Amino acid sequence: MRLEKAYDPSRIEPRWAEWWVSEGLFRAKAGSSKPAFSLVIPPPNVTGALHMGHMFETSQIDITMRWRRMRGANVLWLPGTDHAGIATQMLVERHLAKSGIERRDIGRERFLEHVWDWKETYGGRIVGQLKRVGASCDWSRERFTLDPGLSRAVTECFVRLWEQGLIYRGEYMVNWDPGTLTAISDLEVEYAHQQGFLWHLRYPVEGAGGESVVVATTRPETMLGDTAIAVHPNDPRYCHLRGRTVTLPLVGRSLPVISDEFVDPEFGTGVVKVTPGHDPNDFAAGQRHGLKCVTVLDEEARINANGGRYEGLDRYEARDRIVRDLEALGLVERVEEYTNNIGRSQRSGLAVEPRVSTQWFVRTKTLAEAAIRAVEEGRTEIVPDQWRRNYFEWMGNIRDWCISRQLWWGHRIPAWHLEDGSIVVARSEAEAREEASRRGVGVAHRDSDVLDTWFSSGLWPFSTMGWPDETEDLRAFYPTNLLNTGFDILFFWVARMMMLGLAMTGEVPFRKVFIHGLVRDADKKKMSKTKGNVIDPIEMTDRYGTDAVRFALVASAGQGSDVVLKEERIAGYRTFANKIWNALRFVGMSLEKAGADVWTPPELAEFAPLPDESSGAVSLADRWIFSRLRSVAGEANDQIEAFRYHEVASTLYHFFWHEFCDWYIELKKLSFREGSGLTNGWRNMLAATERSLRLLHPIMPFITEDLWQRLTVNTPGRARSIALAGYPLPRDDDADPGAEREVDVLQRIVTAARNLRAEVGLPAREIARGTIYSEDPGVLAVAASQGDPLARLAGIQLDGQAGKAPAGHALAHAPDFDLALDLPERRKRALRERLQRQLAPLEKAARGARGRLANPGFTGNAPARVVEGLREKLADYDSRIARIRETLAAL
RNA sequence: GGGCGGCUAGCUCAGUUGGUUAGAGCGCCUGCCUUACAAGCAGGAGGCCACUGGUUCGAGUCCAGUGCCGCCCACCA
Repeated sequence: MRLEKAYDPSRIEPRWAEWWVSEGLFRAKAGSSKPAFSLVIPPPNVTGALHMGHMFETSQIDITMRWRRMRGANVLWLPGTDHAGIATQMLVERHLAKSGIERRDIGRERFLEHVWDWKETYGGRIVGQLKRVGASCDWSRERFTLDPGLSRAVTECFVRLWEQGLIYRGEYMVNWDPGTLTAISDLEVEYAHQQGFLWHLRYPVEGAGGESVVVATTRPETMLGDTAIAVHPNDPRYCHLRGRTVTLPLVGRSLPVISDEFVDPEFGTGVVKVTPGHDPNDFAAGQRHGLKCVTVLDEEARINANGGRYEGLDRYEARDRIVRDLEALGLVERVEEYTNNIGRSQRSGLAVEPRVSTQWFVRTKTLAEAAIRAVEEGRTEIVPDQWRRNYFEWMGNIRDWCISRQLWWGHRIPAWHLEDGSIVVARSEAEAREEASRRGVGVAHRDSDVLDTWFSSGLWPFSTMGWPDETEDLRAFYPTNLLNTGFDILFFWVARMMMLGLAMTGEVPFRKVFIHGLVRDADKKKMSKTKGNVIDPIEMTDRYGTDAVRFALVASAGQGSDVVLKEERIAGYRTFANKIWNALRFVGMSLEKAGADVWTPPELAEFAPLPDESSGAVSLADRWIFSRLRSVAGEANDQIEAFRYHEVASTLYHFFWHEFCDWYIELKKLSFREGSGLTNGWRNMLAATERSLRLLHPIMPFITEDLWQRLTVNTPGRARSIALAGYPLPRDDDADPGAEREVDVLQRIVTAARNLRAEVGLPAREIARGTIYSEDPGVLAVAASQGDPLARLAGIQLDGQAGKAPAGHALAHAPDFDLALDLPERRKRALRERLQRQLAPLEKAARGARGRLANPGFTGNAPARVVEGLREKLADYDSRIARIRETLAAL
């Protein structure tokens, strides 16, 4: 095998991405005897394109799923998309508008045909992108929230909730979006502060001889719908108004003065105009006091016929006109600047209009109680657990959920209006007709509303598996094991799945929820199209490779925290991929020179290297790397299991670069002999390489698949893909602490020597002779046995001497050895400054340690191992300080 | 109004139950084109862990408070 000099991900990634899908490698089997591990994808909007948030989430999920699969689980990662009611309908409307087609002109049926056409043509984009970035989903189980099966689940759920009295219909005040012309839920309203005014308006008191009362309002235009004014019952200023009436200016209506505790006497004038048709508080007050509810705005927020001469004006035009007219009448007492909190529709961006209308609601209280209990009892675990509190907080204060939307694209509410005005909720029109005829009336029409998108996504974990039928998939994979999603949809989605899942299946929908953060740009701003600061994951993937992008994402985020993404970071991980590539390139080239054309890694235990043929012993380098592989595998397994993705990234990065490449390969180079054939020493290197690739696979699937396929091409009985090979799993007896200690000493001697050489400016090629002094036989043994590595890696030839260095001999001082190099005096003197620099922190540490050891509180209370450790440490500090001083004195 | 999170090296961030001289990547400085990799190798500099107080033998870590920054929820006309 020959590898190109530099790694070019674009040459290999698309090929493997397609192969993984075409081979169906990631199909789950419902009847498998292996333990199941299941997760449903948070379904992206069908209109969407992959953004960095998806990429981040997908990377984390893919790491977990690939790891579980390699660990032998029967993994189901169920993919799919969401029909995204409002978003899709708006998008297609705009699309049609380009051809001059208007939704209302063509009617509901034709419009829906257009949406489906659009979905078939453009809707698959994000799915293709997920495949491209290697998401190891079971594509044979792909779902769409408007699929027939899922629609059936939606209907079933609606009917059951209705039958249990958990869905009701009625006239209430809802958030109305005058842009999309539908009601929206509380969650879909986004609040923002905005500079506005508080108008103080004078309403004449009737029969009081010119007396008037001043009300304060931010929305003068709604006065057209006032049906009362209100004061606080205990407000002495307004006691005399009780039982009186005032005249509504411009309209002439007579308004009663009511007393109600909802009035804050401190605010404004302490008098509130009551507009039950256009304010939630006033609506409630109106109900308490039996007030009439006058609606003065139409669905597009224009003044309607109840607004008299203002009819037809937009709400803001009406505001200006009414203020002007009131001013002309001298009824504007004053105008105050005021910051108010405006709620806007998440979709249209227009200010939401509180509006009384007939809608469908889910009664959430009991559902939420069950969902709270499930988390309290640990049936579902939320990670990181700081989100538990938010979940409880919201669930505990939940309000009923408005689920009807005045849209066309979505699940139509399974309710039929009968000719007598009553309603039948049924699983089908036939069922509805049956019920109607039982009641002896005809069916007038089906309810025209559709359901909130989140209603169907709330069923996603089980509707995708065939519910309400008792399918094999449900038996095998439900409840799902994990949900990985962002905190931004904790309430929208996670909470609804919990409520609906428990209500419909009696089971939690998932055992664990892992909540991840947001991806932000280099300035920590949220990425958004409007800000123009988005980094396109596919563009990055094309430029740097998917592996680099996903590595950068997961390595940049502590558990559950936001990612601050910089392109240079992605570029940095491309160099890591390149490093891996070149390590394999070295393996290939050196084996070729050895004359070992076979690449077959031997069948050997995961962490047990083979002995050298001539000596019968395993080389130190091999013992060491296998012991390290074992430790790293242990850490990687733990870290992935605990969703500590950034840690596994760092563990594997450090291992591969700074242990495998910097030391292991460098050491192996020393034992290279041209024409040696495939020795056990080489077999060990192949095996270590192969295990490293498997460790890295979940996090860097493409490069590892490519290299692993080349590496194992001749291995009989190997898995078809690295994705189906086992993930290295250590056993307790695999470690080789002796080898780790020896290499540690070797590394420290080499580093100390390199350091000296660099400080004194010794040319790289020049071999320096020297002596290593130590009281530790282990150190002397390494010095004696590792002559070749010391010479090649540090450019030194050492004699070993037991005991301490004679005064002034040594130039570098480690806790357990002194290193002396034969250097010209002038070079030695260059070390003075450095040695002095080393002294200060050592002396500080020694002082600290001495102080603590002199404190009986410490020696009496601290655990023995801590005290003992500190004593040893202090002895080491003192020893090094003394040795450094001696050296300094002699220089 | 209620709640949550953050503040550690120039930048972006780790730091698991309190216990060695607080780490990484990038950036920076020095020297190297050493035959896997210059997308590289070797070496180095750089930190009152936001502030104040407390608990403790011992605090980046626990507690209280303060200050900034960010976010979520909420019925303020």
